[in-house]
Amino acid sequence: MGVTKTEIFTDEQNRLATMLKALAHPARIAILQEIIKRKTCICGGLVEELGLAQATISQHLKELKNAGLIQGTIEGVSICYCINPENWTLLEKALGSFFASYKMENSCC
Amino acid sequence: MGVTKTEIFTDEQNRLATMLKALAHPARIAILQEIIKRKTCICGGLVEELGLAQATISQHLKELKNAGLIQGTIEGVSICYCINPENWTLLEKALGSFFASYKMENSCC
DNA sequence: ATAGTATATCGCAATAATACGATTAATATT
DNA sequence: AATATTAATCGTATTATTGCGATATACTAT
Repeated sequence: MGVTKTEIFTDEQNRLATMLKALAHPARIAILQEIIKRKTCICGGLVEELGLAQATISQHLKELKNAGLIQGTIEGVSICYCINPENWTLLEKALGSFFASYKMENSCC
Repeated sequence: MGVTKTEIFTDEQNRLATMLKALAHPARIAILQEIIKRKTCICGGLVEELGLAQATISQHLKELKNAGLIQGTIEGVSICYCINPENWTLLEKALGSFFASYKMENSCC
């Protein structure tokens, strides 16, 4: 049918998948790296930095915001986007324990 | 146009995005968790465990394999899938340093 | 050889994601 | 008030993803 069957998975699995999906695009990774590199991030700067149209960048920012990875406050005419510290740490920890749950000696093939 | 412009991003950004995309689906997260929980994983068991059709599971396994997250060896009639230790560790480290690059005090809004 | 079992692949329908030009909304400057 | 600047939203074309029934493939057991 083309639509993910979220109802058969746990909330934790769905939440992790949703946040990872927000992360799983090179433009959004680049945006996050740029936000981290500078401390104040204005959308206009990203349009020059990356080679994407303003509408496209704005859309990626919206997805990152919806996923809770970034937050923005109006700063005069422009908008200051930065990392959402709480959710960033949450995802970092969720991923940490997910990866740590695998022990090398479990490999069988 | 509907196709990701990989050429304007670094190889590192594209690689990370590709692996994260493979991870960014609740079914594939569930599959990986199940592979980790048991130590030997047979596709048939997954069909019963998750509520998805055999064709769908097989497709998800293929994506995980293409991304290098799992590997499979023929084990008689069935196939034994397990984590690919090298790539698992690579992704774990790449994500680790990505998340660690953000320092709380960088928050401005 | 035949039948059974396990997994992959094909083909399709439905939906989601990507990108961008054009437009709109909101604030700043003159 | 008129104009410029910044970012969001709309509409749309293109492509990718998800899911599954049907079929194909490959190995086992009888």
